[in-house]
Amino acid sequence: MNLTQLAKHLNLSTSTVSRALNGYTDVNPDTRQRVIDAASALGYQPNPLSVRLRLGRTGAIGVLLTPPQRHFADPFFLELIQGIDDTMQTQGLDMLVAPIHSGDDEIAVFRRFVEGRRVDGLIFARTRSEDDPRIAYLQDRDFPFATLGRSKTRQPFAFVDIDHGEAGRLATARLIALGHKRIALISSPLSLTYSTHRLAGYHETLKKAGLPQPPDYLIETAMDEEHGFEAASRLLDMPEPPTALVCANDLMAMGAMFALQARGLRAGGAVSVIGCDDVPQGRLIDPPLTTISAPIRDAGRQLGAFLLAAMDGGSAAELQNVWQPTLVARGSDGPPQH
Amino acid sequence: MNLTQLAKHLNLSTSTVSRALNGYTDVNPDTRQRVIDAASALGYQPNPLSVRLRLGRTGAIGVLLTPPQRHFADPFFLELIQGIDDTMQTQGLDMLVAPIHSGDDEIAVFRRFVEGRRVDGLIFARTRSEDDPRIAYLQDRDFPFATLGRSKTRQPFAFVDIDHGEAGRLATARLIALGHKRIALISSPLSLTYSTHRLAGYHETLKKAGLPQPPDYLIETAMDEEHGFEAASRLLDMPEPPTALVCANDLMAMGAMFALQARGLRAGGAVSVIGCDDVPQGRLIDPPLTTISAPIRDAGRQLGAFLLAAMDGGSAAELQNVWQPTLVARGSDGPPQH
DNA sequence: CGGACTTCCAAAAACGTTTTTGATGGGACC
DNA sequence: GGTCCCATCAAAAACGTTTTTGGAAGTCCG
Repeated sequence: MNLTQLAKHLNLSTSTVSRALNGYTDVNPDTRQRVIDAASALGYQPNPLSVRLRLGRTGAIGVLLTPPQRHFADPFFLELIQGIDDTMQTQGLDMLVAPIHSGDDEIAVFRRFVEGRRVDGLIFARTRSEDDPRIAYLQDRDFPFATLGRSKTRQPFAFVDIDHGEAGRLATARLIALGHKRIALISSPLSLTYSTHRLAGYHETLKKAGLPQPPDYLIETAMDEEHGFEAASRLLDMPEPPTALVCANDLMAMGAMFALQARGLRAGGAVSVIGCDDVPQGRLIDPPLTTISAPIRDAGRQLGAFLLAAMDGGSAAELQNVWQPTLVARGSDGPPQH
Repeated sequence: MNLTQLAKHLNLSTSTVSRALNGYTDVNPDTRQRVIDAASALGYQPNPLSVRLRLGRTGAIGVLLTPPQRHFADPFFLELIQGIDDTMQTQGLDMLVAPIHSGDDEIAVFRRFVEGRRVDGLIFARTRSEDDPRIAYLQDRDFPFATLGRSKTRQPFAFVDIDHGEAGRLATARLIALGHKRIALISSPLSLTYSTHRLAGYHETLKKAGLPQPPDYLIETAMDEEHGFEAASRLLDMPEPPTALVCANDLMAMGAMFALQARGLRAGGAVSVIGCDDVPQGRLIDPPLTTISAPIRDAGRQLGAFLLAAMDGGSAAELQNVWQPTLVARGSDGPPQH
């Protein structure tokens, strides 16, 4: 059942039927009703392929995911996807998802989507602090996009971010309040924007409290359990080890707790550990993980809305927002032991 | 740069250019080369919108996800998505992803995709044992699909599955070998096909060993940590509690371990716990979780291939495969204590 | 009563392909 | 020299919409 058949059935022209359905004013109300009734009676649905060709829009947006090394298991992405989909649903847009594997040529994937005209807009996460080639590529061709995370660029672009500076402050301040004086940071790669913000919040809070910041108390490493384990091991084996560890995400924090266990220590006792992300498993480990929680799904929803606005020609400078994280106190931190 | 412009530039007709590019035989080899050179020189890429309309294919498949209750955090889905995308990439097909939330009208989402002609084929997981309305709906309209999981239907359909019967046997046999005699099963809802298989494997193995199967050693509950916790609590508080718990997935197993901790017990000591899924976090908890691992990404890859075959009119009866799980022995199980 | 203006609808173009059908010319063959 | 065939390309239809343009009635007004 297509428009032509429907028109024939109604003894109308296709143009009239189309305009009746699409709410144009130059069609008699009676006629319009007749069309609408017939359309729903015959189960007419416009063929999206035709509409897309005619309108020159794909009716879809792309979400490009960059999974960490081996396991693509970061629940973070699922929540993000869900949030984005929430807003796309309301607009009837499809959401294309494509994982970019670490071996792949990143820009090639972007080209496939942009130059292959497969989507009307793009979303991606984990922006780099400066010279993010993905942003440069998209800005060069004026292709609408929005990111989760900021980046230093000439031209503004649409983004949503979590205030990771605040996350760093929250975690560090919490540990200081508990009485810790030797606080280390196990950071994700500093090429990622959010790592630098986290680091800044950590430094700032330590400085304000007049606490030392020995350079070897900062370890930059990959964001998975193994590297968290290894980084914590190194810190704990120092002649003057820290009494508290701020970790860039929960996976790394769990790795750190594992390193504690291997030394017969317990998080929250001899050494405190704070993570970031609030993955569901954090509650179940022993002791349950104190962490920083951020409203990823809400952020994803807004990210979708920002992308839509950008596709509509909205001013990028106004499509920017930062969400505040909160501290979720559980059991992996506590006062230092003497 | 479209086909018409390219043709004009070459002083050829659009049909010749098209046929040259698409490998038809009735075009002079020299001409073909000329066309190919010009196309790559001018960066011509066929407009997918036009191709799709002309061919009547959307060039996309849909993956419909049914996240559990609150958190959409099951890494299982990410691995599955990744596997499916692996094969779609090779065919140049797009992958649409849509989460179906628990409040939504499930079939309505299917209708939107099928009757709205947004995709050429559909994939979904977590099939129900019998009368799965999604399968009925799709079979009724002859719409190509493939599922992760089996279901009892009149007509065969394409599926990939994990041998959950074997998973149940592996876990149960392992515990029996360790010397356990009172083994309970914390099951996911038995409306799901795979739960019934798991249960069958459990029963079968117990029976073969001549061990008792008290009905209250079987608890059917939702597949998250809280319900795992609650189910384990109930079992442990029985007058004659089990000494081993087989859990339907790792999340539930972690919940069960939490229940042990709350009673001052330790998994692998007084009570053994075995999970299923092999989520990354399982390695990090204390003790690390003994679990059943299944090649989800491989299964996803094959699922994609099966869907493509089904879309090509392949016989559903031949598009069926079951993958074998393996046991990953870690620390959450051990001989019973007396 | 004639012109201008509305109201409503139809015709046709356009989006960019693929594929069917048809045309042209040259060579082979008798 | 005519017929047939093969190789090569062009023309045109088709996919199903949306939108522009235009036209036929009807209405209003001078």
